Amino acid sequence: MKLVVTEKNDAAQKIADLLGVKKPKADKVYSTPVYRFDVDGEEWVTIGLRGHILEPDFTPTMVYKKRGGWQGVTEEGETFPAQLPATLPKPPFKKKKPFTEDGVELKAWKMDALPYLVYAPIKKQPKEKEIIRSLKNLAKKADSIIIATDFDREGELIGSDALSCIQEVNPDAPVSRARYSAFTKEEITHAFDNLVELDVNLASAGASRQDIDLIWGAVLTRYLTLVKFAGYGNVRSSGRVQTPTLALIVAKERERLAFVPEDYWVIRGAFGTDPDAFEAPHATARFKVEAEASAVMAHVEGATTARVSGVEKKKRTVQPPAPFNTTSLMAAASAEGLSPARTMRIAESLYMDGYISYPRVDNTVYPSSLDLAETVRAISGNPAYAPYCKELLAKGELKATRGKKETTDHPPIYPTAKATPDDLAPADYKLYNLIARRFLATLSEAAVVEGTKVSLDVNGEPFVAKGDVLSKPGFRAIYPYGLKKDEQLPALAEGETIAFNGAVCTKKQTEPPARYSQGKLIQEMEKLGLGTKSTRHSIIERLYAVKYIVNDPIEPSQLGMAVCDALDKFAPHITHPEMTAELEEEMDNIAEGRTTKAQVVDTSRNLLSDQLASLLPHSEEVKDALADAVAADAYVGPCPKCGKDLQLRASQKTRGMFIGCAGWPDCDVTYPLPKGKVESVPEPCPTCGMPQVKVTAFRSKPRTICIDPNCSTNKEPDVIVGECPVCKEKGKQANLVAQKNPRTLKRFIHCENYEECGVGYPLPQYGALQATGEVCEHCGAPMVIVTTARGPWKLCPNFDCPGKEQDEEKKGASGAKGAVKKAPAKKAPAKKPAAKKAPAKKPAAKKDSSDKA
DNA sequence: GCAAGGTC
Repeated sequence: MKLVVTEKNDAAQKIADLLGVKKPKADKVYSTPVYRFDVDGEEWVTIGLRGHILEPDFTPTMVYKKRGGWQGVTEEGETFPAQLPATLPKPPFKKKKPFTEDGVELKAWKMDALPYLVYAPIKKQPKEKEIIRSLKNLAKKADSIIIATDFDREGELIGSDALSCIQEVNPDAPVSRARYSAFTKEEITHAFDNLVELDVNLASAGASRQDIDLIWGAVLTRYLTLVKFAGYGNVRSSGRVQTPTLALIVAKERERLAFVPEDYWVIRGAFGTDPDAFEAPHATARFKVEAEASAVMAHVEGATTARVSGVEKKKRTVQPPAPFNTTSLMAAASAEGLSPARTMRIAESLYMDGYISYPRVDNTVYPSSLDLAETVRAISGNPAYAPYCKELLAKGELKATRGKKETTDHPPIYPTAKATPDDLAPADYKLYNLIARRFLATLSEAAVVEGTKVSLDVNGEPFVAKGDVLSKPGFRAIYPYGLKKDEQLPALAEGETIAFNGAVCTKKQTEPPARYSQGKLIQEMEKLGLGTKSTRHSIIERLYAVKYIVNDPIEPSQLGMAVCDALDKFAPHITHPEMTAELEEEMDNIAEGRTTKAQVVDTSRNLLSDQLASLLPHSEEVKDALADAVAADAYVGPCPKCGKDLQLRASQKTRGMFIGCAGWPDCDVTYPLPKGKVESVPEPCPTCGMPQVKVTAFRSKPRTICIDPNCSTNKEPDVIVGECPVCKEKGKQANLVAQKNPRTLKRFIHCENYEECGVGYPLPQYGALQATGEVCEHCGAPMVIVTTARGPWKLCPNFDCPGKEQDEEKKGASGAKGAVKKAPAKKAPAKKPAAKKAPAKKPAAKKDSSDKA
């Protein structure tokens, strides 16, 4: 039996399809899918891994895993491999074990142990145990092995790791390597007819990256975390990619902080008569001196006419965009409000469901093997694209744009099947739509924009009106993303005199450089060689998770700035993208056989050792800087009782946020907070002077609220919404009242006579509430109107109302029409009357649960 | 409780 090992299940299936004469048999070994087929009477089996199946880690004894992982580097009595350089400082031991120079016996603790962690031995550990089990099971029966992982450095490493697992159970089977860069019949057949040897040096280059990342990451992360320990779950991380990325964001913020805004004045004139009225700025776009602007205003004062002194028309062609690769997709989606991480989550699921091609790709040139016309026909089933597709196909041979990057790993991202808004959840369709339209755009003609420049003269003062009109839509007809609205000027002729209706002078200020959006940051990372197409989005997510950055466009937190500054001062190597560039160079050297993994990793260890040695003596300084930063990030304002800082805090028990006084336990002032993301804002409450916070609840707009529940801005008058149906039945009269609980800030309806009848209904927590006087036709509860940013919404607050079920059914019925895929209709979750607002048109939202808030 | 890189 021939065993073929690929990097992922997908590849295993495709290779089996392409090599097997007959359709391969899908089978499973334990829980791993495999594909069996015959070639010239011999049995072949393909198995897909899940990326790396091994990962390096410090050997378990050296990093005492259970309790003291970060307490020390060795267990009692253990000997340390004697490769420590002489320059390494001897730790001040807190426990009695002696230190001996050769075959060193150590007992160092926490921070003191870090210099030894730099040199701690590393071993590959199993990561995908299930897959390894299946792989070994197959390997035992194999006569020969073909490694067919991706054709790149990590692929070679993944293949080499797989091979080491295989050789544990079958050391003698001959091994070869298939190298392919596309899943086409020719390419795959050629690769398997021309097998080569596994490139051990290339794999070793990848392995050195793994080790170096682990060592630097673990040592610096432990340093930052331990230097100011803030409880479990508060890791302050650092790494070869994430720290330089953070440094980019911090540098941008510094630029903004150093920016001195300058005043300038703009003058806009009003011209023409309705419906041909338009505005135009003075030819001097910005006046830096106010007196000059005033002089112009004086010149035009009282004028009623303007002379058209010139009309200039220019045509501009705008070329259609290049095909999408991962980076350009993330950038474009980011502009449409989908974060890179979310984009990749959605893209992965669209890919898995067969709607788009493989989403992790650098390539921006369609391969000749891709049938463009067939793809256009495939997606033309969507009525929104149908007319355009028809037009494209009628033109004859299709010609696609080409991007700058041409690789052969995968084709650029394109749609592989038709989808309509009924088939997908809204966010999924949004991304699909972007990808499908981009694909059509890459096959389209250029757009032509006709620019008109009209010069106007008012009492000798020049004004310039500019208008842009899309005169030939070209690709813009299908790809409107980022398109400016037409600015049509009325038809004017040179020498003509038109009405002048006065001018307005406005004072403005120059703006600091913009912060990075997530999309822009991804592009900048790519430019600097930080991370890969598959990891960049997760690096940014990581920076959010450890609270180094907040918001989008991205701002660094005080903590992020402090971490970046501390490392830049004492361990600058980790804060620069050059570390990656240098590593890349060394990896090339390893791959070419000019040096070895051991040499490169040892050199890197020594460098880290130096950086750590410069960091350790300044631990007090770093500790204070981090502590101050954390306090500044949490600060919301002064405590009204003791004057100390009020801080945002997380409850140990519920993990919810609340505001507490830094003077605790001496001062017991606390304030409750509503659910959602909470940030401090500098301005105090205009009504009562207490601090305010910005609250962003799930899927809502941020609101700034006063932290004092007793502030009049938080007091909602109790609203009588109707009569209690239960009490009424018993012959009593009691009102149902909507109130806000001052302790929990939660709003709900309950009966005045609640103690006896127990009637209570939940309410949406946001939006103005109104009584209607009507009762629900299903359950008799009072109907209410809640007005949010999205408009008014009438609802029955009764959670158990029988009408709810009927609504669900109706939704299902209308959604099922033409729905290809449908998730089982989710029951409205308890305590969430808001679920009722789900758009009735679409089937139950498919992926919403996967979105991290 | 660490990184970054694959992939799910």
